[in-house]
Formats: sequence, structure tokens, C-alpha cells
Amino acid sequence: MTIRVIIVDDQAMVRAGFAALLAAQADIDVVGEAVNGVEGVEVGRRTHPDVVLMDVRMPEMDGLEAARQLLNPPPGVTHRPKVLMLTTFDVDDYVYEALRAGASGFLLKDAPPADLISAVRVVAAGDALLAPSVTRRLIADFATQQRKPRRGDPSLQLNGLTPRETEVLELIARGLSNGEIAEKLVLAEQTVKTHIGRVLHKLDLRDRAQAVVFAYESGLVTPGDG
Amino acid sequence: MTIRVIIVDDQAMVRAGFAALLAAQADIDVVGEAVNGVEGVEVGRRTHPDVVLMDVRMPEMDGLEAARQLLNPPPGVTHRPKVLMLTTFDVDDYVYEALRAGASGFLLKDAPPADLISAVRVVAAGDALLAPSVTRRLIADFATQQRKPRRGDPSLQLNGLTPRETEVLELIARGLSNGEIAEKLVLAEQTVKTHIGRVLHKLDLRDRAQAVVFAYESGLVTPGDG
DNA sequence: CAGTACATCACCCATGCGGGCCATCGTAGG
DNA sequence: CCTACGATGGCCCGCATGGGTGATGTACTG
Repeated sequence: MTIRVIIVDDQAMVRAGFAALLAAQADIDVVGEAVNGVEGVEVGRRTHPDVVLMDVRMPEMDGLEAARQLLNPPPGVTHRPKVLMLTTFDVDDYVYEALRAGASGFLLKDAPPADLISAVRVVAAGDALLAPSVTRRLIADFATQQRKPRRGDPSLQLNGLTPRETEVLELIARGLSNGEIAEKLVLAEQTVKTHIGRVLHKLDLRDRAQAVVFAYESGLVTPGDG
Repeated sequence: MTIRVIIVDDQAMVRAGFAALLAAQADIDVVGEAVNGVEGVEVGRRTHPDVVLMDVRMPEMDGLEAARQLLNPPPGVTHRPKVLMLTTFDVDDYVYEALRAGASGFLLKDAPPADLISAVRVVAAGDALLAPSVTRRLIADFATQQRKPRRGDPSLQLNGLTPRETEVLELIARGLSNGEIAEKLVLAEQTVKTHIGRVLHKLDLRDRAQAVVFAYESGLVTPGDG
């Protein structure tokens, strides 16, 4: 089963180079080419390729919009190719847009030919592949932004809390009053107050509002997990 | 300038194989080996390698904890190697922990030898590299997770607030007291109370703690934007 | 067995906070 | 011109909240 590929790029030389490179592979067929996004979408719909090599910067319609249209087809169109984005420049901001659109990869045009070929095979197989510099940024963003389970500052202090105190803190962070917490945990309200007092003291917080802030910032609770 | 590498894996054959493979490269030196996380951290601190090849599953201390310790060194230790995680099994849940810990890459042990070698060079250069299946998952998570900055329910109600009220709500969500808010906005504390009263009423909230919850849940404030 | 950590509850006290009610002032809109 | 609305501010009141202190029982650990 050969991999059907189309190449969408406004530069004739780039198209020719990639086409020659890929066509030389026994398992890859170049079944179409296009010079801009509009044409790329049209060719994609008509030739239903497995993989679309898509340049980011193009006249008429850029690669991002074209990728979006190919990856979110209108009702009636069932074919969804894999999209491998290409760019001449290093990591511009389009990367994230492309990934959100559903692109399977992002390569720089100066990558070794062998990388391009293997990238086509990888995305055709349903996996994904990014240029190393892109991967690095993605991981960095992921690590900083994904602050849910583990975080440096607050979660360390969280370890100073007893299980019961942590439990109470979580209920505070849900917006419950002392009475409601007492009811929920089957406790006297005074006991709840004692626990809260300890929590505030241990975490150096002034009031329950700050406790809520801390709970969110530390990842004890997360927006949406209500 | 050669790349200094240490290999941390509990299986002797794996260590031997990788060591032979890497040592054959002119630009790579294998300067140490370790059989578990504890030893890995120790060897890492002593030999200050550029790259640490770290197995995920190991006795004593697993690769994740070891990676965390190497990547978040205690005060006084300035050396921070790049960590390239290795696993035999396909994408387990440890991937995300490893990335959060700051790992520069994640490869499967059945990857082609050429990939391993190039991966070492990539991470040594400061870039990152993931196994295609890992990349795929990361992109998928990134795409789905990225589109929730603002959510339906709460943010709609937010429109009912006046600019001033919204401003006050945000300060509540930072943990400020009425007095502090008054000072920050150059207002009488009583005015702050009036604004807060309206906010609570409009949003059907009981107290400022619930207001903080609402601010986070609606996306008005976000964990980490301090 | 002694010591420690945790959970539980009580009493007292000061006050920050939220509710109710109302007044003034500016500006935008009919 | 006059109305509506937002922003600003004041007063009073009641209560939930937070601080301080102490006591009891249990469970684990040295």
C-alpha cells in the first residue's frame, strides 16, 4: 500500500525538489501539487491523499487556513488527510495555530531529506513528528502551563498539611462555608474552624479567600474539575 | 567539543548496547553508567554530563524521580544536564510527568540506532525530540486543552458586570482584602464593599471565597498569571 | 511504655465582611 | 432637558470568620 502525497507550495523549485525526493521512494506516490491554499484544498478534496505537505506562507490562502479546511471538512466530505506543515523559517507563531488545527507535524525545509521522507511515513502511520526546535517549545509550554499535579512552591507546602486539613482546604476551594463543610465531613463546625485555622497558619494565608487562591495556584483544585 | 553522556538503566545489556553504539561516534563520549535512579543522580552530579540517557522503570528510584532531582538541583549545584528518557513500552503515563520534570526527550528503546544517536545530538544542542507516538499524544492534548481559556457559562454572566466591578472581582481573586483593594484602586473601603456587594448579587455568590472560585472557573484569572 | 502526630470539640473574643438603605455626581442617551 | 446608569461614598447591623487556648481520644513509633 503506497502512501499518496500531495505537495502544496508556491515555489516551483521546492515542489519539484520534494516531488523528486519522495517519488524516488518505492512506498510513496506524489499524486498532486498545488501553488496556494485555495488550490491545495481543491486538489486535496479531489485526490484524497494520505499526506499533505503544506507550506505555511503562500499567496491567496496560507497553509494554516488550508490545513483547517482540509482537517475540518464540511458535511458530506469524509476524507481527512494527514497534514505535515513545512516552513522555511524557524518556529514562528504559526506553529501553535497549525497544531490546534490538527496538523500532524511541523518540519523546517532545511531538514535532511531522510527526515522528510521518514516524516511522511510517520504521519501516514498516524503518528506525529515535529522539528526538534518546535518540540522544545511545545514541551516548555506544556511544562509551565500544565501546572496541575506538581508544582514547585505551593505543592511543597501542601505536604505540610495533614490529610484532613487538605480535605478541608479542598472544600474551602469549592466555595463551601464552615457549616457546609462540617455537614459534608460529619463534623462539628468548631472542628472545621480548627482545621481551617491550622491550614491558614501553615500556609501563611490570611483568610479563606486566599486559601481558595492557593488551592487553585497549587493545583489542589483545577478550573473545570468541579 | 564532544558530548558527554551517561547511561542510567538497570539492564546490563541495554547499557552495554547503548554505550557501544554511542562510544563509536566521534563526537560522543560515554562518561558514566548507573543501574538505578539513586546511583544515576550520584553519577550525574559527579561527572556532570551533557546528556543523561535515563530509563523510566528502575529499582530503588525510577527514572522520573531521578530526572526531577537532576533537573531541579539543590542550592549549590549549578550543573543541569539534558535528560533523554527511554522506555521499552509505548507511551505510558510517565511521559507527561517526565516532560513536566523538564526532560528534553522521550524515546522508545526499539527506535533505530541512528535515531538514538541523532537524539543525543539534538538534546545536547538544546532542542528536544520525542518518539512519534508521544508527539502525537502531546499534540492532541495540546490542541484540545488549549481551547479553554474562556468557558461558556460563567464568562457569559461576567458580561453583566461593569468594568469597575470586574476589576474589583479580579483583585478579590488575587486574595486582597477590602482595605487593600481600596488602597490599590484609590477608593474608600466602603466603595469597595458596595462594588463587591453588587458583584456577589449579580453572580449569585455568597461570599468572596465563592467569588474567587468563580473568577478561576470563568477564566477571569488563571493559575499562574500571578 | 513514653512521646508524638492527628483528629476531634469547646469557649471566648475581636473584627472583617456582607446586607440594607440611601445620597451625590458625572456622563451618555432619549 | 431629563432620565438612566455607573461610580463613588456613608451608616448601621448582625453574623460568619479567624485567633488564642485548652482538653480528649486514638494511633503510630521509638
